[in-house]
Formats: sequence, C-alpha cells, structure tokens
Amino acid sequence: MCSSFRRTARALSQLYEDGLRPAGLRSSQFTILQALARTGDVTQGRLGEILVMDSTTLTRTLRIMRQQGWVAERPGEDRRERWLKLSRAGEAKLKIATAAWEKVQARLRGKLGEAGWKNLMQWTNQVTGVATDLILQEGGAK
Amino acid sequence: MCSSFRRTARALSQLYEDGLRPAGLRSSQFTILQALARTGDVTQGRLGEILVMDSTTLTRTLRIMRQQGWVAERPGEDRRERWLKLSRAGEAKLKIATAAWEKVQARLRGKLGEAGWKNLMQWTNQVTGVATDLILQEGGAK
DNA sequence: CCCAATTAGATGTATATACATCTTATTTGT
DNA sequence: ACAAATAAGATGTATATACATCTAATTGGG
Repeated sequence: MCSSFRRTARALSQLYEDGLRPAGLRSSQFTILQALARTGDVTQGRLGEILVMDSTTLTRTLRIMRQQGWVAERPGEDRRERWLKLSRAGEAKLKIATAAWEKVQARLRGKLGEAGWKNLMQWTNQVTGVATDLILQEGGAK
Repeated sequence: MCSSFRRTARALSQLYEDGLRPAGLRSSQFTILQALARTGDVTQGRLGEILVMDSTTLTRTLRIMRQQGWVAERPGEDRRERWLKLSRAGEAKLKIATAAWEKVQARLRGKLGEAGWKNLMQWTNQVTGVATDLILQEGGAK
C-alpha cells in the first residue's frame, strides 16, 4: 500500500508540476499556500499536523517561500512559536497558480469521473487518518 | 488530488518506515528490492517505468544499494544499458524486511478492511495509469 | 558507410522529506 | 519560586526525487 501510494504520488506530482512550472512554484509550495489560505494564521507546528509533515521539514520550505515573499512570519506570544500567514504576494501567486492547477485537475477529473474522484478523496483521507492513528499508537507506546 | 496523495504517501511512509527501521532500509529501497524480486533481470530504465520514477533518480538509490551489496549490476549487450538483479544478500535482506513490512501492513489492513484494501489498490493503480497517460500526452505534444 | 537523430544513464543542482540532536521557552510538580 | 520535564523550532545529515544537461552508444536515412 505504501509503495502504491508513493508511486501514485510520484505520477501525480509529475503531472501537476508540469502544469505548475510556468507559474514558478512546486506542488508542495502550492499545497502550503493553499493550506494557509484556508486556515489563516497558524503556527508552523499546526501546519505540519494538517499536512502530516514534520514541522522541521517546513522550516526549509518556508524559508524559501519567505524569501520569495509569499509567506509572512511573526513570533507568537509563546515565543517559541512561529505564526504564519499568506502575504499579499502569496495570495496573488496562489491565484495564478490555482488557475494552472485547476486546469490539470480538470483533465484528471474528467478521466476519473466524478464518482471516482469523490471516492478517492474519501479514501485517501481515511487512509491518512488511519495511518496517523497507527503512528501515534507506536509513538505513544514508546 | 495531488496534495491528498502526497499527504497520504507521507503518512504511510512514516508508518512503514517505523516498521522497517530495525531492518536497516528505507521504504523506497524495499520497494526496489521487491520490484527486482518480481521482475528478475531488468534495465534501470525499465525499472524506472515500473515504479514511475525517473531513471536518473534510480542512479543514486541504486548506488547506495549496490554499496550495501543488495543489487548486482552488469552492462547489457547494448552497452548504454545497466541490467539489474537482486544479489544473494539482497534476497536475504528482502526476506527479513518483508516480515517487518507485512507486520505493519497487517495492522493497516485490519483497520481498512479487506474490501477497502482491494478497492484502494485498484484505485491507486488506476490513478497512476491515468496520470502517466496524461503525462505522456503532454510530453508527446511538445 | 557515414552523419544526424535518438536513447540510456551519469552528473550537477534544487527541492522535499524525516530523524537525531540542540537551543530556547514554557509548563509542572513540589 | 525553582528545578525537571516537556514543547517548538533550528540545524546537521541522509535519502528521495526530478529536471537540465552532458556523454557515450545505437539507430536510421541517404
């Protein structure tokens, strides 16, 4: 299952990144912009939870995105935390990239069908949930 | 869809790699060993196609695996090609790793149910197929 | 037969990704 | 209030991953 998902993720990443390349960002960067647009202000750690991504992985990607000016950071009241949000430039970038992204997505969606699409979204979310539960069980047991 | 699959792939990778860690290999390395066991002799390029992975990505991973002694390489009659197969040590490693891998997999499978499992395998394969088709269309159009 | 086009991988480079470890800040038990 | 435990990120390091470009080998046209 792990291999299958990784393989599919590689295939999809190549497909979507082809569409995103003219916009000048990577799929994970797009995903982060999108997540920030949905959540508004979040801490780095919380964003990592949402994306099921190690928070220290975000350190590197966010550095790039901050340099590009797409993300604004500020320290929290708890001064260990970093609070993140989209900048104006980030919103603009997201808008442009979304157009390209949706174009790819429409083609894929057409081939998979509406029913399949919904089904897949549900399943992937469920697998993510189940997997994270199992990871927590292990970590908690230690 | 791309983000969903990538997120799920991250979750599953963490879960499976937890199980694989004592065996001393990574999930992608396991996947390669498994693929080699199924295919027998293959060229690097063909293996890349099977895994939907750029053949030059395999250059690096295979170098590590060759150093570990898990994979044997030989040049092909066409001297540009590299032919790959499992070494004895690779087979042994695969056997050990498979035990750990299956243990994780059984837990996951239990949570997803047999029907869900089969469904998922089918869907991921279909998405991979559709995505690669779309990628080829683009590449061919250029 | 020879040259142009193509193909298989290797290499350079950039990003993605996680874990171990470290630092700093907060929380908790007494 | 204070020391110990915990938590949030930063940093070091290793692997994964793709693309552009390069080299060497093969193939196809004439």
